[in-house]
Amino acid sequence: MSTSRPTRRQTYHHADLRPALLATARRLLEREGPEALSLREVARRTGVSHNAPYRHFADRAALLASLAATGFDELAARTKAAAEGAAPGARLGAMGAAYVRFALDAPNLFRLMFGGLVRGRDHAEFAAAGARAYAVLAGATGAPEQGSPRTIAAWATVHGLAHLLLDEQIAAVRGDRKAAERLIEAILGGSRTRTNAD
Amino acid sequence: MSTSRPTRRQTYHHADLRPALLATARRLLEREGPEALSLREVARRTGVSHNAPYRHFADRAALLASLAATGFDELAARTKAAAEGAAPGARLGAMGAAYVRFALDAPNLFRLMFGGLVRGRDHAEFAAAGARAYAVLAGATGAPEQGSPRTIAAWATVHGLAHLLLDEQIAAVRGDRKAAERLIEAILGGSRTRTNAD
DNA sequence: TGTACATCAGTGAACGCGCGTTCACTGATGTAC
DNA sequence: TGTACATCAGTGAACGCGCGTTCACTGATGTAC
Repeated sequence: MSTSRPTRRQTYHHADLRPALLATARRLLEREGPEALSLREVARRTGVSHNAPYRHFADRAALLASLAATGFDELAARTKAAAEGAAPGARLGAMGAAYVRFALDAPNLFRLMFGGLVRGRDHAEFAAAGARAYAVLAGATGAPEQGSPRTIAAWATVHGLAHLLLDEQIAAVRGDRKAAERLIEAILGGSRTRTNAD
Repeated sequence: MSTSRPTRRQTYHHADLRPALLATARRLLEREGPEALSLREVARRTGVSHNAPYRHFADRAALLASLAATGFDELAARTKAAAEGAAPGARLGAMGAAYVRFALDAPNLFRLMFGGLVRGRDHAEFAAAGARAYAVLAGATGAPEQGSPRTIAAWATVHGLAHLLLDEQIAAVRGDRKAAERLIEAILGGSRTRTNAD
């Protein structure tokens, strides 16, 4: 940590390799898709030898799990910030919109988080991050018993809207972020959030 | 087509190879996941040489696209049947439930259909089947302009519930099909289907 | 009915590729004395 | 402050593997005459 450290040292030790690998992996995932996300390619693009990642991740699955975990942390942070910035009555709608926007901003990461490719039972870090994100959502619904149909219906609408949008299933919105925003507003953005259980 | 044709002929020509390959691919996809779905493995399990599939599919992506297309056709058939078997007021709810049940019965196929892995613009068969399935859904909502927020909100709730269930995101239901059915009933199964736009 | 031939759905060998992973190593860093 | 040494994050070569795809082929089928 010398103060004269240059921005890009050609040192032997990278010193921040783990987060650097995760950042590369995320970029690669979004730009080229999940099929392109190999350990070797991540190492290559981070400018490091192809098995340096093994110092930080047990194997490829572990890197995917960590990446998905960072996604849950970001999702939790975004929904939390949205809730705190909204009037009490608009809280749930604001969180839902933040949730959908996260999916639009990081579609492939969103799919990695929810696509069943990473298994919670194999990766504690992933499971814990997912639980934290869920806690933020559940905490805002006012339905403390986590599995209430009311909570789930609200979540389903938001989650489904996210998937439909990022899979480009909605013809009227396809490829048009502004139209997507208008739709989010129309469905989630009222003065209160209406769910099927209302 | 001789009447004495044995159940499993050891002929040189398979004669029904295309559907046989699709059936194998579907089984493989559901049992082992999308990563296991290679052309070679499909050929192997169909009992045919590893490049026989090239007579019926241009490449691996074409097989995936065809497989996803059959999924849309099945989804359309199921939702249509559900609508026809329901009282007029319960039509939309019945269709939604059929949609979610399809996802639960074929989770990996569902993900293949909606996961963005197959690109409609590259595969006309896939795009056409998807459009047919969408037409069944849109036709039942009574909202002829396809992109109405009302239609989309209903679709989002159903689609999101499907995803949450098959990704095992709902703790109270995890791995319990009966509990899943109860939840589907609670959210979609009333005497009428309520949407956010109601 | 029989023969010649075109068609085409299969076969099997071979290719090049990128992958995950293992191995023995080496250079940088931090610490005990 | 200097030296010896342990630690450990990197390196680079090598492995075996399964994949998609191409190629020249061959045997079954259907059809024209």
